[in-house]
Amino acid sequence: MADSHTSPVDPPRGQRADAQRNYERILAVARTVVDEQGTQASLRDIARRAGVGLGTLYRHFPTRDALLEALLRQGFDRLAADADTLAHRRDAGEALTEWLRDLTRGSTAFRGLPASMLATLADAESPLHTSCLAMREAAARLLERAQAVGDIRPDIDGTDLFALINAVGWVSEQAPPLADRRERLFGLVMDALKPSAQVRSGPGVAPSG
Amino acid sequence: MADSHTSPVDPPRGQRADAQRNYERILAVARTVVDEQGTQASLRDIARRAGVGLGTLYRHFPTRDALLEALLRQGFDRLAADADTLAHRRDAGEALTEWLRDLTRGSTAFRGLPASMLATLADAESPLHTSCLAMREAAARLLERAQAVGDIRPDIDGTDLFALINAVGWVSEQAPPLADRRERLFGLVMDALKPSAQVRSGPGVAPSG
DNA sequence: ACCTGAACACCGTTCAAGT
DNA sequence: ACCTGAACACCGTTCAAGT
Repeated sequence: MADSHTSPVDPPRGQRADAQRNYERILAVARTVVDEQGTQASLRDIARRAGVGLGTLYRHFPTRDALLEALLRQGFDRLAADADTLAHRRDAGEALTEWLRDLTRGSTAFRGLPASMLATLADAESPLHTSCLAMREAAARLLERAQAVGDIRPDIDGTDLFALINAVGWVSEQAPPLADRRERLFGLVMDALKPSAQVRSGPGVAPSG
Repeated sequence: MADSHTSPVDPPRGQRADAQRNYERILAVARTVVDEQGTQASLRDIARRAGVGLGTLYRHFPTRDALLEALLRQGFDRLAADADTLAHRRDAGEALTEWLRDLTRGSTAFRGLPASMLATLADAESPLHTSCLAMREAAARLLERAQAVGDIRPDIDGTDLFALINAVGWVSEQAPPLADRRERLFGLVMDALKPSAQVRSGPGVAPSG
């Protein structure tokens, strides 16, 4: 696992010095501005505060998602690694819960991020698509073990988990009173995943009789 | 209940004829445009297509939410009335489920609507605030009966339901593959409300031992 | 009393001109 | 190879000038 990382954000090597400096300045400023304004932050504002021309920002990050991906890569890598670690835990259900809690934290790092993440399901060209696919697959791996042990109902997949976690994150950012309920709603959703919750028929279609 | 309704949208009476006509034209066009573009539709576009000046739109609907409220009033009234009817059903749990299903339909009438509705929790000045408060209260009334009968776990309130329903609606509008899961996710959330799902401690805070 | 649209202050995105 | 910022096509919101 000791690969050749030199920087936390992996700015493309072999660039001109000014290009590399701009790349890093933009990324640093973007972290601040996105933290303030959310994923829909003004790109103009980022370029302005980074002291670069607007075209320079677009050259380094052709789309908003490309910029977001650079901001989030570290967190995604960490989450993927944690999933591998947790996959060896004795208690599969607990491992899944813990990882999903981490995913919630990750997906609420910035306001608007749950929306940006779910949008990747419909846009395979987004630079975030691959990372989010990895999250769904990591979720699926932990899920499978928990289901095998009978901790989680079987009619659920990784995309369900990804959607539900982002839904909880989204709700909690819509209004302060809802932010206070984030943990509770997370717990509610986790309860819904247990086999004990699975009444009626399987996938939610209630029998009429 | 036979009040003096003359129009489905209640345009303020006693207006000048041109004002009343503009009000109605704007509302009709807005329904189309919001249907196409969602709640974040261009107000400029609405005014343009309605053939009125931009200032005229603002005069009749000072805020975006004022326009949305006018578009949604009928549906809200209907939902409130349905809640009253369902409150007399024998099966309290079934009554709640049925009403929440209707609420889901209502809150997904337009793309972006779940977000607009939850935002009213933080903005008491929004014209949508009162209507959404009414929805939470209607949910609370049906909920109370279902809880009294033991159909629903007791650690839930009307705001939880309102948040969860809008969360499901929001998720389903984020990407086509998620739209296909709307019913399933709705069922999942409903399952989470049942007492059988309530394990661990009450409000989601897992005991450490 | 109401309507109109220009004016202002913002966007995202592209691209010709520079170094 | 990279940077810059003007240019274009949009926004939401306000408000002076009209009828």
